[in-house]
Amino acid sequence: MEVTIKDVAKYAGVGVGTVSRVINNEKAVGKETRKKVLDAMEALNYSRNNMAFRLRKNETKIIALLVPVISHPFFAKLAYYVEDEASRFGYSVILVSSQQKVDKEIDIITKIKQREVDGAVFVTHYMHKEEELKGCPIVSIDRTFGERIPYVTSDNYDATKNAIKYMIEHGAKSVGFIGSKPLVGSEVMERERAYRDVMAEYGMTPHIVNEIIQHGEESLVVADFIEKYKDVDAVFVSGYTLSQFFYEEALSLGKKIPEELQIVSYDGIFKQWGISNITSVEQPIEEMARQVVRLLIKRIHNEETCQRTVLKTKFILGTTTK
Amino acid sequence: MEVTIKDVAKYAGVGVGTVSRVINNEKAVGKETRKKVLDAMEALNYSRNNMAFRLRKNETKIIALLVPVISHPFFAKLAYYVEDEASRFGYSVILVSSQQKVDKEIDIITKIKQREVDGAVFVTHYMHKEEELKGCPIVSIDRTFGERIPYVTSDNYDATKNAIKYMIEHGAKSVGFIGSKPLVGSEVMERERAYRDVMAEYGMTPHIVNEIIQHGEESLVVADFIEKYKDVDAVFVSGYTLSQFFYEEALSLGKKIPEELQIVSYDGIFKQWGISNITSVEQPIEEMARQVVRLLIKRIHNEETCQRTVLKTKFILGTTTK
DNA sequence: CTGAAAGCGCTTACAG
DNA sequence: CTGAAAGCGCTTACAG
Repeated sequence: MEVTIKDVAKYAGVGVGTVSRVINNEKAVGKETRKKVLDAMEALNYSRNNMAFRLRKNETKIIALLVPVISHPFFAKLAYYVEDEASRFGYSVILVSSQQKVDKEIDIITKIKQREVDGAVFVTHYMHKEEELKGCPIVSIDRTFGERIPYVTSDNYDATKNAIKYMIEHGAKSVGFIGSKPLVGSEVMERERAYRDVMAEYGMTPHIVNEIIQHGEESLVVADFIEKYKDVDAVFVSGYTLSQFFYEEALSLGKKIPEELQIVSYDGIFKQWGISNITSVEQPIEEMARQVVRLLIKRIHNEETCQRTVLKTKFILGTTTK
Repeated sequence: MEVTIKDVAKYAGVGVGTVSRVINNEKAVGKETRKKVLDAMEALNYSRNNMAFRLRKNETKIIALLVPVISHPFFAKLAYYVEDEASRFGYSVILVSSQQKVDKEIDIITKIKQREVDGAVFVTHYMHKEEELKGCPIVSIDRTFGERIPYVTSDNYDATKNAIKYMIEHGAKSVGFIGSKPLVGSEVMERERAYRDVMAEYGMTPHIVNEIIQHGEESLVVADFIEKYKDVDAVFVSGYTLSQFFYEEALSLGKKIPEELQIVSYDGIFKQWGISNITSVEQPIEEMARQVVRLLIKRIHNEETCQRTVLKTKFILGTTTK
């Protein structure tokens, strides 16, 4: 059916090896011969079968990107840059939304082992036995499980500290912390630590809710928080989606922002969609994406990589702080 | 290095064919033998190499999804459901953002020909010579190029008509139409036709801007429109991103919405991000995604498909209409 | 029920 | 510079 290298060889009157050589642009081919082969390829409308090619080379040139859910702006943006960077190195990217299911993570590990993809970047947060991952090129964002998974992250600790200090310097008397806690070890936990440290430094009482929040429960948790800590006049919100919920809930509960309540969130992604204008610590999504891809490609080729790459965030003033 | 079917066969003391049969769960294997093989696989920690498998089967079990840009909520949502549906049929999806570059579309066609993917769904709008696509399993959303590309779309004509009539019935005296025109034949063009027909029906003068709008030019085009058609008191906005721009520009130009200016847009996607609350014709993204995937899989297997699938939209009242 | 062999479409030493 | 052959890791008639 499809035209193969054999057909081209026969048509051009040469051996298949020769055809292969001109396809791969090796120089060791006579000018005459090359032309004959090229003509044959043209005439037969030949395209190389990359399944065969890759079987020989033992590489798929595909990486997987696992995010919690692609329809979230943060991950969508990340996916955009991951794909862009990957394509520069000749890789395609398979996208999978974990949808809070651990199976999806396991699926990908299986895909690596079955040579469907060369490696994966995990932005999800599930548990794994170390041994399962042995020899699998995997990199991650934020999460710190095990010693063998390199990851890129942002300066969670410093950025949080600065953001909270900013609110205090602008009049906050009592500041709270609300976050959606990741399931496994993650740099994200540094935010709570930074918060506690600032509270200690200023002799203030910490008011914290930092738990695993299921999708759909956000409003509830947020309302509880606001209810419980009535005298809090500044809040640091940690979590991709949480800040939007917090902002809206606070408004609907009649809080004046920022007069009665200042808000800073980690991840200013929403601004780009014009959704709101929350003062936020903005992660360098593009840079994170590009770095993580390059990290993965190095891992695939068994090159040395840093275990931890920290990128700088930006503090972006919105309308939710004084 | 990696353990192959051969190793398993040797370890179990059987032929490779037999191993293959138990991997593929064929019944024609003795109970004893099966167990021996299973044990060997376990002991050797065998995983099938799917590159080889797929070369034999001549299918990649991968489809490509080409969208203008994945970081846009509409496409992100679409991607989410495309991936979900594809995975139900055992397919992975490679994501690519065309970024307004025609090359990306050609890249994918090449990938199909080179057997890197089994087929593709195109949500982009570029030109192609018919012949290039010959034999390539491709399906599309909205666009109508050629006879050979099946597509799914929404009831553009009817929905637009109804939306415009709604505004007229609610007091609109002069209604305008602003749209971002697609590059190639697309069902999206039906919206302008519907608009013109309603105008004719009510004896109203059409005020139309429907052109190819470059990314970044939206605000300008919108401002021009509002400037030019000062007496327009209702507008139908066509285009994924345009409505948001229109809404904000109108506000910043001091228009009272909906008192002085009613707005209806095609695609209510933004609501889900809480961005705004524009009255809109909402496309059934999930259903479109699932249908388009099933269409593609049929095409891949050379089954008969409808050329055109039309899905119903919903008219969602927001705060931009009376 | 099972093994030996051919073949999927490529690449790559090995000779010449 | 070039061809014949082996091999990547699988599946699948073909015999038995």
